[in-house]
Amino acid sequence: MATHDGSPRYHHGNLRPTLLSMARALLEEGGPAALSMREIGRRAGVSAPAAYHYFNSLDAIAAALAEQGFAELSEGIDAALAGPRRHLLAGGIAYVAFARANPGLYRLMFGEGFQAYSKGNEAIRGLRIGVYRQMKDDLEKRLTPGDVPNAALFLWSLTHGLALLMIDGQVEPGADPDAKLEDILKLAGMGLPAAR
Amino acid sequence: MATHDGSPRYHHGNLRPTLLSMARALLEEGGPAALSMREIGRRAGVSAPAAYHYFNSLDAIAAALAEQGFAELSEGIDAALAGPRRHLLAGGIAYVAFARANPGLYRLMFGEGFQAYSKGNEAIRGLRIGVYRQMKDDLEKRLTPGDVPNAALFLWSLTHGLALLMIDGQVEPGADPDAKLEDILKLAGMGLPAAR
DNA sequence: GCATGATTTTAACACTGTAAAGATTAGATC
DNA sequence: GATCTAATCTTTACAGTGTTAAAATCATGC
Repeated sequence: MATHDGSPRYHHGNLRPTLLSMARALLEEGGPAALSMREIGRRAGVSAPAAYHYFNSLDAIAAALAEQGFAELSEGIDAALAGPRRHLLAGGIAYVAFARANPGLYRLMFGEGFQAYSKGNEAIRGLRIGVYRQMKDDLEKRLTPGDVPNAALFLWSLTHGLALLMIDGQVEPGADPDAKLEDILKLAGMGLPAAR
Repeated sequence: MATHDGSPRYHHGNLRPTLLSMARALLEEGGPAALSMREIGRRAGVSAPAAYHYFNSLDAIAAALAEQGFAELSEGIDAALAGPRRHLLAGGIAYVAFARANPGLYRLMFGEGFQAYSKGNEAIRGLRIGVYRQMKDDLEKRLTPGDVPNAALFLWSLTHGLALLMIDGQVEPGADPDAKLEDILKLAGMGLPAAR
């Protein structure tokens, strides 16, 4: 195509990151099911097979996005735990905040909707385990050692479940979600309220 | 095709339930992404468009399956709560047990992977809310009224998250899953263990 | 026995992921 | 600067998908 002005040239020059960026936009627009090789290429101004120079499959793109997601999630938790006024629930709050800010990406990271994962993508499973390990590492500074594994799984289940329910719109609207989030996480520290 | 022996005739005679049954098998074999109109028809011994006489779309089949799932889940929880030795956690245990027994179906019920849901399928959202209401109804017999909404969301988040982590194979294997499940749910009653 | 309506089929369209083969171009080497 | 090479991208093609439209088949009531 045209080459003299600013219009697209044969060599894109920056295709790989562009593809990932377009894919990520698509992901947040329509969820994991909206990811499409042809649409990603279209948005990058490139024909679909061009993407295959950088990714073996659509699943490979999904895996790369998931990897990004896990890195960002981990950073977010770390930052929350390193900040001032760090308390037991700061990590949980950061966790759910990430999911709410990146719902499509979060679903991709933990969904099975994609072949990559049902086919037993061990890399993704490992990245997920990293989340658990991060929680465990923090709890080890706070609890007696024997309590840590179950406490970590407890916290992970709670935050994971709450994150999904929130991004699925299952938490009654009207209430301030941030306040709700804190209320629920506080229950993790105290346990269910006493019977009447 | 042949009509004199037991081989398939033109009129299947029992197609709608057969389609659902085949779809459900497919769902448990390969997850929600494995659902395919053509494959469902193939397994029912019928051509794909035949299914359109009973369902408007693949999403409609998915929705019907999800409906089945919510009915079964609700029954399971009710049975657990009605049984002897009913305690606070019986419902939670039944909840996770259902998910572990029907992982594909559970993912369909709560996944976004399907257009039906991302397109804002209000029916499904309502069925999900039914789960929350069921938990709330039980807690209302146990807790002081003001505590109920948050306690129910807390319990739902925990069981939902734990169910998904378990069927995604993210809970360290080796340990007995049933024991693990009880351990985690017990923490819901007590709260996190005290700091050391 | 025949017409009607329900049920299912074949054929077709627009879309998808991906493989193969060829065109284009950037950059190194002379 | 010209040429060769390797990287990059395009066109073409294939097999699969969900779905629609039209035609074929059958069960049933009169």
